[in-house]
Amino acid sequence: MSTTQISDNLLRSNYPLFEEGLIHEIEEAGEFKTFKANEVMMRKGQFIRSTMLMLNGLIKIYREDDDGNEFLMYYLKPGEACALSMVCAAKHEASPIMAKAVNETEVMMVPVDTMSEWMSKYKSWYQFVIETYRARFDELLITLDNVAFRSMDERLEFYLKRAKEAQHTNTIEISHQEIANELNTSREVISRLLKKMEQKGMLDLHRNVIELKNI
Amino acid sequence: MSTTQISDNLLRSNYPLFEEGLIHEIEEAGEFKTFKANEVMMRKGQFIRSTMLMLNGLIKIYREDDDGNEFLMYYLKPGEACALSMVCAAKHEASPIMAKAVNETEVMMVPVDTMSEWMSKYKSWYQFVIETYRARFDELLITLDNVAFRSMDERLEFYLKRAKEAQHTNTIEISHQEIANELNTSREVISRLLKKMEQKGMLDLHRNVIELKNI
DNA sequence: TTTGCTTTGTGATTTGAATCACCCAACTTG
DNA sequence: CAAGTTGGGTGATTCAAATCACAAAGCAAA
Repeated sequence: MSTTQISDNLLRSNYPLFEEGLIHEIEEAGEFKTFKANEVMMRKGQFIRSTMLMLNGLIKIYREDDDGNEFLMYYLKPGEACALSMVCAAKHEASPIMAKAVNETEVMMVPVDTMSEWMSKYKSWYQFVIETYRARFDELLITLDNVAFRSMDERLEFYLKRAKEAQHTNTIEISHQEIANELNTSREVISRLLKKMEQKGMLDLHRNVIELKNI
Repeated sequence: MSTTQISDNLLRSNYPLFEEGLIHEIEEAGEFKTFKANEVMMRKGQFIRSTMLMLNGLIKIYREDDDGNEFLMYYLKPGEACALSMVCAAKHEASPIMAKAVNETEVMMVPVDTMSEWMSKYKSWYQFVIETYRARFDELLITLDNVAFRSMDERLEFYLKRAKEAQHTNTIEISHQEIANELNTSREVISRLLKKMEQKGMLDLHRNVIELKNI
């Protein structure tokens, strides 16, 4: 099967509401692209000329500040797109976020001019863009709630739940240090909290692996 | 001058990029509405059937959690619209936020069905919607940065700067308790930090009033 | 299997912020 | 103007989280 056929299948299965004509246009205008696991797909400050439609894999979207602090905002999965890249592409602005592939990830890159054409041409595209904005706003608000209102143990539990859900597995491969970075705290705090959760029987700890049980 | 003439003037001056036809349609479909200072314009959980185009005044947009905690996300001023209400109206979802008028505020309420029609009909409307999303995302990210990365004194300083800018004045009328609520901390913390800032000559404190000097 | 790096565990200490306790000052309402 | 109400000041204490300090375990490569 050719690459074109593969991406055609992925487009149709992940974006079932797109009209036939829109699918064709995406295939014509878009560029199929692959990222390796852990590859940084987009850096903060980078200029964006296109948006990405997720076909396969999983992405983490991070916020970074100027001092090198980072934290996880949300995941993107197949059938979704990055609202921020849409918006920044449309306004020719630098990216305010960093995107990193969790697994091997395939996307369709769509140039911005084409995107705005489709808004008036395809009802399903308009609906998709609106839904993308809504979903990202929602996730961002949930992240904000957590940072603003919740204590570290609650935030860690939410973090693990989200990881489990996004990765469809109870086996999370990650170091305590990385979790600390993504929650913008220190490694010791995470280690201690995880230990407590292990003692409560919520999970099992191994080197670089957290096995979720009752989360 | 009639109400219609007033709102026509406000629309044209605050939304100079809107085409003539669009202005007419807004006037036909929209509803002119006034809110008193401190009036809650929209509650969390409320269902939204229209979005608001700001004509006059100033609005604060808050996030609330289920335990009654609140905090300030950003201000809305004339020429702007609430991205969240756009998105929620389009998806017939409950509002995730609370909006409160700072001063007497005039808005044009625009029903959602009309909005999506205009997307394809008026280029300027499409541009406006995109810009609205971009601006709100940006502000939300800045708020998130502050909560996630900054300490209380930095956050308070940013809070005052933003208030000064939004209200075009160095005289902020607000109690320490209200600031504490909007930053989701306690009154004592704010009082102490303000006192320190007064000692540094950054501001003067009076009952219910903060006079900004070197902020 | 020895060496070295990365990851994890854990005590001790410090710190920023929250909470408690209470008083005083400034308005405002009868 | 007296009494009550709301807003503000400030010490003492508690608490969650950050930081420091160091040991041990797990893994990889020489």
